[in-house]
Amino acid sequence: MTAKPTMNDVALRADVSLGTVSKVLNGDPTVGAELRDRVFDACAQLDYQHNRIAASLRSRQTRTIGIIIPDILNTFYAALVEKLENLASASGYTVMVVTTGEDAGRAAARIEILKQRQVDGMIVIPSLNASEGLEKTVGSGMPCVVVDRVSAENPFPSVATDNVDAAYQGTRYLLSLGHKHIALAANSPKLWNTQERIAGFEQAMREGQGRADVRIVGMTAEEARVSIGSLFREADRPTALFTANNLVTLGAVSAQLDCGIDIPSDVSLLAFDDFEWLRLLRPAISAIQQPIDQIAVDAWRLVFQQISKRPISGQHVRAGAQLVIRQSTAAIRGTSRRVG
Amino acid sequence: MTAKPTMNDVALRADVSLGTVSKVLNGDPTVGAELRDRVFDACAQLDYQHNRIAASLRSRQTRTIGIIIPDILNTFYAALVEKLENLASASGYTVMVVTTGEDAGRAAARIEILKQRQVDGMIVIPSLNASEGLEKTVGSGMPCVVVDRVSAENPFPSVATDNVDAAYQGTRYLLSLGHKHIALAANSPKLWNTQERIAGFEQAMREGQGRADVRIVGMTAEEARVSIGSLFREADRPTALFTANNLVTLGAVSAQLDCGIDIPSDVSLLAFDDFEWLRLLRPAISAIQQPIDQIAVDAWRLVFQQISKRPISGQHVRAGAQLVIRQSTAAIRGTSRRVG
DNA sequence: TCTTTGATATGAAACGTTTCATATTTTCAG
DNA sequence: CTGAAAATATGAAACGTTTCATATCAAAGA
Repeated sequence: MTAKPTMNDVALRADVSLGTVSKVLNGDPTVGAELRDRVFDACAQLDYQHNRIAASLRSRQTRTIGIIIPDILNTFYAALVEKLENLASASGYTVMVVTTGEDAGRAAARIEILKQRQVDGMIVIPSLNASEGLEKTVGSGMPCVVVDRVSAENPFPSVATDNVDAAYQGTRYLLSLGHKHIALAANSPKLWNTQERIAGFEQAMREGQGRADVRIVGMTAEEARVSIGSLFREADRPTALFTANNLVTLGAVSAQLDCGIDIPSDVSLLAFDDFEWLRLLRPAISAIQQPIDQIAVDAWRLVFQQISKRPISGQHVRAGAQLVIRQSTAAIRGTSRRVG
Repeated sequence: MTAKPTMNDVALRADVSLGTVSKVLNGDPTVGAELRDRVFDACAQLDYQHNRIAASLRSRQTRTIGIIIPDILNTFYAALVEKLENLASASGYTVMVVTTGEDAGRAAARIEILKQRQVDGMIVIPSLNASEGLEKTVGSGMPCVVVDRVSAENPFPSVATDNVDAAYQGTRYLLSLGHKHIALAANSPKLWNTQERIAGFEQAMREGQGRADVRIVGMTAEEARVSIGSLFREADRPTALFTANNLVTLGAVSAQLDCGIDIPSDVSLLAFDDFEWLRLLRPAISAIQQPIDQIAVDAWRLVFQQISKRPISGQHVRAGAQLVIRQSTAAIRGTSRRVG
């Protein structure tokens, strides 16, 4: 008998029934101290290893959750996954991470696989174009939380930064520095979070009577670099640039180096999404910091409440962001620019 | 009958046996075209969803692999995971990602869980101090590949950058610029990859008759910032700094800003590990680029060969790195060459 | 015509747990 | 001491697949 020991072997060794072993291993209190010890001893002696696949089949729960994200190299999603993995582990869950590359078809296929694997729940960041069919592909019986990109008619509990307010506050800050002509560089208006950021920006600009300039610069840093490069080269360029997410920021910084633009004396730069490198750039980039930790905590709570069929509190969370002022944003000088 | 349809329901509907349905779904060629079509029709009509948990229990394979990494925020590991997830998915596997935070105990616990979940294989980056017991905790029956941190007595197939050579080449490059006094800032000598990088550095320095200065600066960017800060403030500071991984580079850049050191005129900086932001810094940082894609491909191949019990080719892969020269490394003034 | 062969299809027995109705023992009020 | 209730232990029946030995049937070889 070189095969792996099963619960049955443990039962034989401990001279108790199979059911008793199961109870002990699941911490059922209706088992006496004596038998419990015998079972633990037997487990140790046999080097027994619990088979969670068999357990999952019978109990109909896998203690597994699926995480669907566009791309793990984006620090925002990576940070989210890191935090979620910790939270899940702490509750005895294991995560299955799946990336979509912003491809709706691939997202649907991956979600299908996660369902076949009987995940207990899902935490999903919808891909471009995919938020429509999400209810169909995820299925209404599946505990699910939508994160970051929340559409108006999203049927699932959701968590996201309060994008409208965050963009509004950021824009007001730029206005308060005296900027009148401000551009918002956004990745794609198809994304709900981007729409919200645009809305917040436009509202603040209306109120501040500034000249709003919304530019759609594409989903990748490289596309953004090109688009923002031509923006920088326009004769009548804005005095401040607000980048709507971290990839766009990357493109903006790159474009700035390409064009020999000086920040902040030529253009002030404010980034949506903060991450470590922003404070190491020279000048360090001012940023709107999303509350990633809180988003992760709420996302986990919402999916866990659904899994354990508990009443769900706060179905639609909007977390407040924070403005971190560094060196890339400066008050505009006089009426016309001068480079010091 | 509101419960999910099972294979049995499909069999009833298609008027075939249970075994036949299983065969069809697994692409067994010994089933006739007529029945196959009936089965597919029935699946579609019932909206049948394959239960991979049950399949796994019986077939004793889960088509799941565990990925054990120290930290998903480190872009090196994130890139590895991204690539591995794609490779695995393409072969019908799903990944379970688990982070250790460089904690050997946590690593062991997570590995235990992955074993309980019956993963078919593991790809592991050993945590600090943990490479010793790896064989014990992973178990010798488990298909496993060790990545990035490969100890001398590592019993598993392995893939890593050729660290000795990479560090050697990088150091020779710095020497070729005329630097005599060069520091290597390394995170921890307990890490095998760091040891190798130190070895390559020292060998090149011996050959070049330079003054080698190996500094252990700690595992986090913040620790590195402090250590490198004091290095920069030493009267007799080196003219070139080689940072041994991306976190240390982060600390070095931060320290440089703290101290008002100019790169490259005061100190040349060469980074081990390349990533997007390095080319956006001013000056853009020269770097040793690890062949992440190739590492991932080999890691997947090695674990997959073990899983499918195929002969394993190239048990211990060492992948070559590439030197990317940017602006942070310059010829030393006075001594010899001038860069035009 | 009668085997033999090969191609298909079948059904029952796993896989290793959890669950639940039932059995057994213990406890304790009356 | 008795009977009921509480506490503890048991064993068989799931869970939904895959697998494998066997059955069926048509075609082919003798």
